[in-house]
Amino acid sequence: MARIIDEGKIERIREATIEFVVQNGYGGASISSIARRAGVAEGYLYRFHRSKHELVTELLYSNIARIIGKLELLLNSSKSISEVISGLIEVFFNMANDTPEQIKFIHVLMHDYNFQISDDQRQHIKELCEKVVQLGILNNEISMKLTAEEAYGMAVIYPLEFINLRMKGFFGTSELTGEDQRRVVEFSINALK
Amino acid sequence: MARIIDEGKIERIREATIEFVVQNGYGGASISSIARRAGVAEGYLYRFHRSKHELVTELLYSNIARIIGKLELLLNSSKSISEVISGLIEVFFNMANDTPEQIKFIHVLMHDYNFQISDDQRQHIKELCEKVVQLGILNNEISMKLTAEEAYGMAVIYPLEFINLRMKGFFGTSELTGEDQRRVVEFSINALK
Amino acid sequence: MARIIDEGKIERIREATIEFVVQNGYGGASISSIARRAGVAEGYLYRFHRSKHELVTELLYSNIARIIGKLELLLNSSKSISEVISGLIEVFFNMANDTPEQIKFIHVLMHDYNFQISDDQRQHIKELCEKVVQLGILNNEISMKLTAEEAYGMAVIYPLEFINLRMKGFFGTSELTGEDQRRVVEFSINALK
Amino acid sequence: MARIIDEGKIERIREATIEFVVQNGYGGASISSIARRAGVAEGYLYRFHRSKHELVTELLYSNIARIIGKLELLLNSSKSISEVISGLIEVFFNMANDTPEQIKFIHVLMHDYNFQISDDQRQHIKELCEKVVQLGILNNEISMKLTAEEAYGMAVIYPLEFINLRMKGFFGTSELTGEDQRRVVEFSINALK
DNA sequence: AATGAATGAGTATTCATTCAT
DNA sequence: GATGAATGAATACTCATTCAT
Repeated sequence: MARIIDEGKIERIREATIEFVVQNGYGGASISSIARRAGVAEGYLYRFHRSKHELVTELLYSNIARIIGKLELLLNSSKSISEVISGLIEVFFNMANDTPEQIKFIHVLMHDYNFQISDDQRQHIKELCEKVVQLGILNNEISMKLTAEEAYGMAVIYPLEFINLRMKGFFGTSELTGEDQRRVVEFSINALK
Repeated sequence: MARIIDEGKIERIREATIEFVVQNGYGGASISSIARRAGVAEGYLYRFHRSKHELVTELLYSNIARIIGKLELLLNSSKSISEVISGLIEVFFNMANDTPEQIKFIHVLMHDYNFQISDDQRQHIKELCEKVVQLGILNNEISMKLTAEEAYGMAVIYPLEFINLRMKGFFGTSELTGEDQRRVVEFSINALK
Repeated sequence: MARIIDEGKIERIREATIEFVVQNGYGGASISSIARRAGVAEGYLYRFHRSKHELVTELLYSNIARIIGKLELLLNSSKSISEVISGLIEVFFNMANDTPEQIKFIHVLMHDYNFQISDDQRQHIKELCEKVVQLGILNNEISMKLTAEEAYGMAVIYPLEFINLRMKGFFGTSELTGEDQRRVVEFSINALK
Repeated sequence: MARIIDEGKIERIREATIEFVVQNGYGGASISSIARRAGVAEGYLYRFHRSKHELVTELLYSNIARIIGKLELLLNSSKSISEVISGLIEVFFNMANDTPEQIKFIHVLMHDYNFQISDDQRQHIKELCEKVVQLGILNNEISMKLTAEEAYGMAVIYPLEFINLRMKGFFGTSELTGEDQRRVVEFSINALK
């Protein structure tokens, strides 16, 4: 009967969790602060997840799944590896501008020792990267020696790290422009050629 | 007349700290676990550092300082940006092979919310990156538009992330070969051209 | 819908805190001993106070405030300084007989280096003592040279110290009788004349 | 062979101990701070005393013994209780002016739950107070009802508390004058009459 | 169903004491 | 004798989790 209310609460929990994890890391995101921000009782967080770790893990998986989905779409609709890479980097930059919390969230947890991408997702990512490489080889865009790992490193890790480096303002500014995006794409494609 | 300070203990504390931080992150490296592993009383950790944070910070700074030192040497003795980059990447690969814990340690703390590189070191890194770029421009190796940030991203962040990706065995293997090193150098230089 | 706060627990914490502070001093009243005695989890002590110091401070301030309140009432309703002093000493003796822990508690913390009466309360006490002196001068009960400090020493400190000396059984007995009270009043008033 | 050096060290330990106990209380006077201030190794403190508690206790006893000695002298050479009381209060005021640390030291430990005057000393004090009272009664200076405890309260406790109240600056100033001394004597004697 | 009162295992840190030198 | 390196039990405090209501 209270479906609508519940969904609102769950959504608020999700948002609050991401917000605090991004701001203070996993360790700094306490159940009580999340519950308070979400306007929900602490105990309520345990109705849908057995632990804080599970709550965060689920959020991480669904966020990664969304990106994997986009990469899959991109891959199916692209004629060249350059198209895939520039598309993927566009996805990252759009996320960074539209929902910066999300991309920071993934970045934080990718580097947190309490978390690991699930084996399924890892396998999935691996396969997609292999397909990306095959597309590049078929198209003669890249050398036959390019590995899926290298493609992943340049097309996923490097852009993510660049974006986070920038957002942290390590070199002064923290804005991300279209020109930045263009150059990240250029570097990434140049590197893999 | 009193006992002589047991340098072995101090060294064991250092090693145990790095080991646990690498394995479980800063939060997962408890004083009691470090002391137990080092074969030392808990209180002894406080003889040389005022807090756990200070202990880890000191270890981090000295590790980073060593790398900065090597980059500086490299920069002074190099005739081209390619030389600098391949030299730096060699440093990282050597660390990964000789003292893998060290490079993992830096990587973990670079991404931990409890830590930040000191302002001094950040500034120092920034200046070195600017010099690297100037060298490249003088030599006509790279476009004049290249920024220090981009050089940092490609010559430092990307190699570090690649090495850690590999060491975590994300794509199956976890060995690092000379061929890997050669290709990381190639990608990095290609990207910046 | 959640459990209702158990006021009994809070009261037991208060009592246990006072009991241990009285018996062993502030330093000897450990959180774990207080919690054990109160039949409460250690963490529960932090639900209402941010620290052990704050817990004890609050208890101290409220106890002192109660005494200040009584002195104020006394002052407003008294026609002579003798009336004020005998009233105040009666308050102390009543406390000593009815709730001896309370008066011991104040006495202990008055002399503990971790505690100080708040500036507000000190100022308040000072002002009340000044009024007491003025009343005495107006009534020609005391010499014009009497200071607020002297009044405080004789009407507050001396009785408190006497009561504590007795309760500790320094001279053998530890009971406090009406005759004792009468004599303390007599001494105090005689002294100030 | 090293007697002189030793005596110097022991004296410095005594001084440092008193200094820190007075400044920070017993709990705040750490062995390491005392040793550092005394220019002595920590372990050295255990050569003459089995524990920190014993070290402080011994200092307390010897300080109290000195005062008891003076009271005894006073009692033997005095013809009236007034003489004894004014002499004793003079002792306290002189200590407060000449060696304020000593009188503060006694005051701190008198109120610290870790310490108690030894049974011997307590008994001794009791007997002296009884003699004082007898002297007063013989001389017709005081009522026959005066107890040793009351004499102690007025001639020892009250002056000590007054002096400490003043030295803490509770009422503003923290100087002690001859006039103060005269008035304390006056109050004390008036009270007991 | 939802709350938040209550728990307690776990944490970093302190410091009197010991003992090898 | 004298040192101070090394110990470890004890402390205040935190926070994910449980469960009575």
